[in-house]
Amino acid sequence: MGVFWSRGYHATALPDLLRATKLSRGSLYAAFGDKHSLFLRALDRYVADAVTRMNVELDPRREPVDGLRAYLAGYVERTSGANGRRGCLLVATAMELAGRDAEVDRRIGSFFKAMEAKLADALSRAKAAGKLADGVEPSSAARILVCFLWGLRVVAKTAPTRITSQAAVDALLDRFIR
Amino acid sequence: MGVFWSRGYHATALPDLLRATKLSRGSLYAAFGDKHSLFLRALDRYVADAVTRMNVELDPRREPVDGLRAYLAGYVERTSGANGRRGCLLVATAMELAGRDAEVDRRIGSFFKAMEAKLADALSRAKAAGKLADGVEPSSAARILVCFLWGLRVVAKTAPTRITSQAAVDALLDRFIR
DNA sequence: GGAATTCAAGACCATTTGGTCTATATATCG
DNA sequence: CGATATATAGACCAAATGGTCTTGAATTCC
Repeated sequence: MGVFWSRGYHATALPDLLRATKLSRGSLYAAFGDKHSLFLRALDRYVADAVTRMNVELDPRREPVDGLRAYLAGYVERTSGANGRRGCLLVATAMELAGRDAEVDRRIGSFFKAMEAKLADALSRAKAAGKLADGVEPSSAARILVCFLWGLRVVAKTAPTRITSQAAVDALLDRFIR
Repeated sequence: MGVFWSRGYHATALPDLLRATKLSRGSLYAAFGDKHSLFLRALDRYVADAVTRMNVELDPRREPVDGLRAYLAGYVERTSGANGRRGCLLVATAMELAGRDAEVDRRIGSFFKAMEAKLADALSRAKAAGKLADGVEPSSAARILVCFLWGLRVVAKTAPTRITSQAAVDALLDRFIR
């Protein structure tokens, strides 16, 4: 996963994969069959990790505003310094392969939907608790957050400075939370 | 430019470029010297276009809120349908090449700074005119907008639906503008 | 200990990559 | 027209691509 993550699909060559998996050419093809299949496996793992994080931090039993804050804090962490410069396999894949690879499309699309739904859910629980600012609608706020967070990952490729990311996150949340 | 735009750097092969430029192999190398140099030229043109748009719509002599609305409307347009699916050369390049290509880094970084500055400027003019909601700080709002817009371009690769983009833009602006 | 299985190393393959060069045609210009 | 410059098509190149196959060494199992 790591090597696709740091280089992207096209830029990752077989030798990179051999080095990363410590497998021989033969074994790699026996185990995964294909560069493309291997990539899909990597993507699946990456998505699964992201989903896990989401489920933990945006857990319905948790206080929603805390959860939101924690979830966003994770993004700040992952967009700072070396983490930030490394980028995000999902965003990179979306830009590189979306619309040209149906398998990829499905994965990206479904994660994106899940993320938006989880955020909307947390926001609407927050709203029910009277924690949202007036006029904030959970569903559109969720979509704004999704865009914002993915954009953060893009910006972080060239400017991964924690303090400004943190400030932006705080300022945005300030607009939503009472 | 178009071919890099729709496919990305690595995925664009010489034959694609020949077809796109209608040049022969020899002439292409005589004129541009390099795939990499040609790519940089394309990127420069793309950036120049983006800067021009920015300067028109966020022109200091223009009413700032209108300018902001117009500028964001342009993004909605460019992230809808086929336009959206095509993606954004800047975002794609950031994800694909940033941190591995100094020339690219410089261009992306400087455009990003310029965009943030222009937005911050428009926002602070809006603030001076009393058009901003309480507690909105132009500089952090500008950064939020940058992230949001770039994220929109990512999301639009798989879900380029105009109405939801428009709704998200409106909802976000609603949080900033009185 | 010997047979069977697994796996690593790397030779090998066709294709494609970015890039150069030559021969030929087409303009340009005096 | 004839000479010169220009640009074309495409042969050609070395290197790298994704992918297969053979060989030989470990390991496993009986």
